Amino acid sequence: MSDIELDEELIDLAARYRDVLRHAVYLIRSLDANGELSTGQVATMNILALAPARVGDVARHAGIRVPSATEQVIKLEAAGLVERRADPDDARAVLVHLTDAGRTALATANRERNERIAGALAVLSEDERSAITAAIPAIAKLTNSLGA
Amino acid sequence: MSDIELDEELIDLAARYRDVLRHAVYLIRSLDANGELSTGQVATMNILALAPARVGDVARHAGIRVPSATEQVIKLEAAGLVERRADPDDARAVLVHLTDAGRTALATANRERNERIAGALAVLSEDERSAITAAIPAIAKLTNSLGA
DNA sequence: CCTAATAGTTAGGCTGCCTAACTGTCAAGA
DNA sequence: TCTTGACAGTTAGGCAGCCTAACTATTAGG
Repeated sequence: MSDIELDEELIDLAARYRDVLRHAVYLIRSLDANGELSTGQVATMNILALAPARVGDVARHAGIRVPSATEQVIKLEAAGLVERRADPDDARAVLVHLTDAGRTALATANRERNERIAGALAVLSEDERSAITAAIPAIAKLTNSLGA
Repeated sequence: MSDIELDEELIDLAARYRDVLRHAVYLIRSLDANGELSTGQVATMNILALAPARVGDVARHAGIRVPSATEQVIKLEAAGLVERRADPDDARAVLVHLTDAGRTALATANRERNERIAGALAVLSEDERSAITAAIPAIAKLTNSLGA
């Protein structure tokens, strides 16, 4: 198999994969349409669920710029879902903490979204579910490699 | 295996799948960051590449509302990438056509995006690529079932 | 100390999505 | 024929989320 053939195969797979991704974006959007928290808000809170984080860390993990993260944090704070506290080690920094209300809201949001996807997974055949399970690590790796 | 166990497994898979999707959204965004056309613009033009379509069809295929599709079409028209023509069969309707410039721009955009993904696919192992290939139909089915 | 780097906020702007209200056209029945 | 409801699309207004540029406050190195 020549290099050119290999490239064509890869590009064909890329095109099909891209098509799937495009639909996945709609899907994510539809998952969010029902709930009260947006994708970004859930993503931000999922970061904070592990540990309090600086605004800059939130931005980096979420793949957005610092001012955008500030904006998200301000909205979440207004909703009582997070708190901004001083960082004892650095007076410039702000440590964003999840509140109890935030933890509860996050758990609900995660559960709702997961259940909705689980419901759709239940409709698939066992083989189809296995195919998805088997592909998840590769997809994650692919996504990371593209993001770099 | 009880129903409850089954549900827990599904929800676990759902959570992992959702995590992958979330990253995929960043990926799509990063694919768009380089090019001159946005995701929505490429999606719209890909529809029109098959055949001229009404604004309502564009909206339906793109998963957005009609006014949003009008907006997209107006911008594409201003950029010289599409044309709006009267529908000979229905004076209410507008048929959106891709221009030659649009076709060229679309081909370039598609090629760039596909090559970028192909480059990342090339880094994966053969097994990983096979896993992704095998999962694509299932993922598409899952996405459709969630979108419905 | 001064100065450059760093953390975050504020200001202003853009895109893309939405709903509501409107114009113009079609089609079906009194 | 004429009216009336359905339909295609546009316009108007608003909101979320992202961006860059410019600013304040703090830290740390020379």
